[in-house]
Amino acid sequence: MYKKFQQTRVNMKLTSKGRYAVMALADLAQFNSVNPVPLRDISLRQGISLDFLEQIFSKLKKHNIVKSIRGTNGGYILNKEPVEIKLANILNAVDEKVKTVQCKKESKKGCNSKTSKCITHNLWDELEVHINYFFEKKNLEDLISNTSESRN
Amino acid sequence: MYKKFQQTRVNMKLTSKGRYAVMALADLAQFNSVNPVPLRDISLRQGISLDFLEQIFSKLKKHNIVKSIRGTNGGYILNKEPVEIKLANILNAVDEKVKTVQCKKESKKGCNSKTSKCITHNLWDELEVHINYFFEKKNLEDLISNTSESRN
DNA sequence: TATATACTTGACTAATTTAGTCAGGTATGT
DNA sequence: ACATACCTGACTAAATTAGTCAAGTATATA
Repeated sequence: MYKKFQQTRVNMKLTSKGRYAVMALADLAQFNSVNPVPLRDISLRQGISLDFLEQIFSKLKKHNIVKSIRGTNGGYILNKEPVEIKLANILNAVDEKVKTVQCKKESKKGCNSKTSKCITHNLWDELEVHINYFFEKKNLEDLISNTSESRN
Repeated sequence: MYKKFQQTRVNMKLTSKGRYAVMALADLAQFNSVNPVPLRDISLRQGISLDFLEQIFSKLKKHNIVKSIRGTNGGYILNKEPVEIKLANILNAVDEKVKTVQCKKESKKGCNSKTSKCITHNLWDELEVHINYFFEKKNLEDLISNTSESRN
């Protein structure tokens, strides 16, 4: 008899969806002229399934990162300057939240530090801060102007 | 007809196995007296399945992070001083390598930067460095001496 | 106004991974 | 001798990922 999964997974996702979102927006930023860019173009250039792109852009639009123009010769354009679009915004939009789970069952037992259970509590907090700092720091402009390394 | 999964997942794992390994070793470091600590004790204190702990400690032992003492009153002890055991070592031992995949099919097509495909290439590299730096910096001693925040 | 083009929505699913369990061992101290 | 501890590997339910598929709706241009 197998137990059900405990709620133990670490919520630190960075999967294809997030990476594709960043890739696609970087592509969009590069071709961000007066004309809107159709998803089909991005799909071909980046090798990402059109259907998957549509899912992703639907979320990006809801978060006001891009706006869409319908009809023939329509497509997507950035809703802000590349420098204003942080990677944190992008990943957040597609549900790739970087968030570490501290305790095994924090909602049930709380994190009572009288046992040694939560010795790693601070650690995961710090890690979360550390990673989020990276994504807060970077924006789309950083990506397209390929200034390689920079401030750290 | 569904296509097979592309090799697209990001290899940035930090799951229960890694977290448990860190928790267990932090526990071990705290109770690291002359006597070896049996896994059963850690299991009870940290609420981790004994069977799962055995899997984890088997790997930790192979990587010389702990050593085992068999027989009655046996158990595990750290093989080095806590300050010498970096979190990077621990996570590496249990196969939780922090490593981001740069390109979709780097082995097949290579990363030819004439297209805009690899615009995010550097990004994931930098992220990998950024995260690994965190784990290289932290050691077990940092965890048990609860000096909260510190150098960043 | 017809129609092609483009976006929109949501249900669906194979492949993969995670988080363990289970079973049967082997070694060692008292 | 035997209890206690470690050791090994096969196994699997649940969850997630990475999309596919289908059926739309909106809009620009001819």
